Amino acid sequence: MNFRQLEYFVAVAEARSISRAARELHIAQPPVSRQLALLEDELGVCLFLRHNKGVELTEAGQRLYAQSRRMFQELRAMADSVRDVEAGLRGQLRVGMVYSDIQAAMDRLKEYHERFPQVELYVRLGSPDDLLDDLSRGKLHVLFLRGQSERAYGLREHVLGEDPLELVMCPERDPAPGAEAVPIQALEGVPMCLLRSDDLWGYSSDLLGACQRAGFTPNVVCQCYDTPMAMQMVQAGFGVSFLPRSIVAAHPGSPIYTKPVLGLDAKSYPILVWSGDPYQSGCVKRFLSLACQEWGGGSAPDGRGSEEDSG
Amino acid sequence: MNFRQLEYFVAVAEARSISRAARELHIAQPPVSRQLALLEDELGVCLFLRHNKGVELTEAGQRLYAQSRRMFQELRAMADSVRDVEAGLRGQLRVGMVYSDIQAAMDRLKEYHERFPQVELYVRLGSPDDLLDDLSRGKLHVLFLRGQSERAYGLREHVLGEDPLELVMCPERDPAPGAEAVPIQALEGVPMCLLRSDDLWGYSSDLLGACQRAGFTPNVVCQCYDTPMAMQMVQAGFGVSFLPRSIVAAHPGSPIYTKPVLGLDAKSYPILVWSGDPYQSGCVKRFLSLACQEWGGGSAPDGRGSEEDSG
DNA sequence: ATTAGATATATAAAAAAGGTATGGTGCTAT
DNA sequence: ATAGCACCATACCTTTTTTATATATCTAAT
Repeated sequence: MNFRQLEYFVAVAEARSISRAARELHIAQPPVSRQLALLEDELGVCLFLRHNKGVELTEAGQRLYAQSRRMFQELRAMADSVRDVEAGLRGQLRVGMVYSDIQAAMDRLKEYHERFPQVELYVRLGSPDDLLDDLSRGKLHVLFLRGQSERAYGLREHVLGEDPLELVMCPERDPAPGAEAVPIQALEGVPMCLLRSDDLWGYSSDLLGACQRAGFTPNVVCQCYDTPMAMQMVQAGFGVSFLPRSIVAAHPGSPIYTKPVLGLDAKSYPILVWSGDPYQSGCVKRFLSLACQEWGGGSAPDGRGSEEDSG
Repeated sequence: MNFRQLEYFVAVAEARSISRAARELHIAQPPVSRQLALLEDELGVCLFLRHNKGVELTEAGQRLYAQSRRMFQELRAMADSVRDVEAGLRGQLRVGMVYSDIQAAMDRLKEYHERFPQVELYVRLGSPDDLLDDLSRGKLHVLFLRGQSERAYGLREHVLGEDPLELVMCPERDPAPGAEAVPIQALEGVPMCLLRSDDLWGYSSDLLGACQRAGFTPNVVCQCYDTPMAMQMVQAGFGVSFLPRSIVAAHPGSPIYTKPVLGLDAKSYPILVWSGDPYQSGCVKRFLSLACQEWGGGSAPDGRGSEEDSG
């Protein structure tokens, strides 16, 4: 049983005549008779009652006709859906993000989802290490991270914006109450809850350097594994921290707030990271195309697979 | 898009290698490559990532694979169901019956339904005329009727049994109270509600002839269009009637009863009637086969299409 | 009776699929 | 480093399948 036979069969059933069907198919009549006969042989079933004035479906033929029509519809739908996957209108997009960037990532994913509602999203929260691992193994397609990602080769990145690094504190721990900004000297002796020293995000190094230059060693009372932990420590009154300003926005209703450190122009850069692998699925291409055209100001993506189609 | 192309595509997807798939298909490798390329060209989509150690499905390929598998399953199911229709395990059986035979017909239909539960039944009640019309037009497949059906050519019949014709009465109208049977003389003057004179069933003629031979003209107060109407007239006290004995069984809870007429050995024969048309659908063949083998004692069916398969 | 319209069969031409040979590419093992 | 291996793609030829042409048969209608 092959498609041609079913195709001819359906045509004959609709034309109620072999010769008429042949004319509509733009082929001669004998081939149609033959293919019909082959189909009937294979099924071991008579599909048409032949009489002089055309042919008529048997009951078995009626069933085959109904099912064949449905099958051809499904076939067309199948081809379309495959093309949709290729075009990035359908499929799966697997996204990783760090705690610091949940809000920004969500906003952007929402925008993407509104444009490509048929794409199934898969999201994962984790540390940069874990996320980069999954990226390189193909388990994730794109990551919302901070800072430079070129630690691993073969990665591409796109800067989405910038986020000033500021002092995070609760009112009781404010080193300069009432002031708009905190002078670096005011930090001497102030207990700090910074990110761990192998700081993957690179948040703390600027502050630590500034303190050294100001002539004192900062009082780091706690090294935190990740951003939300640091926030918790600040909120619990252990000390101040030094984090991207936007993070406070993700904790509404909390008494903590941020202030810049005077003269310290440190910044964190939210970036999008993806594999430099030349093959990217349609969904990823679309996503990156959207990201690089409409989000952030910075560099255009240089991954070969990210600028193919934009409609 | 070709049947063969999809077949090869699925094989390659499962073997994760073109050459391995070719070996499993017992053909050389280049044809498989070629068919794949044709399929990809037609869809305008790359389905596999080729690398040295075999191939890997792209996302579009994954979708096509999943859907193709489903489609092949449906194709097999389709072929099976078509064969089922031919075998009479599936399809439609359209049955007509007269009022007199509802009970017998139902019992037999139930038996048939238990053996062939997937067959959809269509049933119609009507006068013999109407039913025979529908039969000849192909709207019905088989009829449960009474008496001889050979009024129209090209019909086949099978006698299902016999049913004595007896006097039907309510107690107030019993012409021979207390007796087991009614002598023919006792009917002189007794009001009768017989079936109409163009009696399609042939029920009344025997009684009318017997009365004539006994030397009196029966007192027919009402001609009834059909059997249930005659029953209603009897029940309402208009008079007695002359009907198949089994009919009373179909009216449980009614005070009416039957008695034979002494010396009048009249009978009615429930028969199955069908078209002599050589083509009969599988369901009809099965039904007739069951009917002629297991129901009634009489003649075997002589329709060419009724004895093909019996398993 | 003859004609028109339908389906089936037979044979020749065309198209499609399969087979063989060959070349490129990236691992792997020597 | 290099030879060998496994894999896929391409070119070319052979075989099979499919189509077209011509012919035959049947039935209803003119």
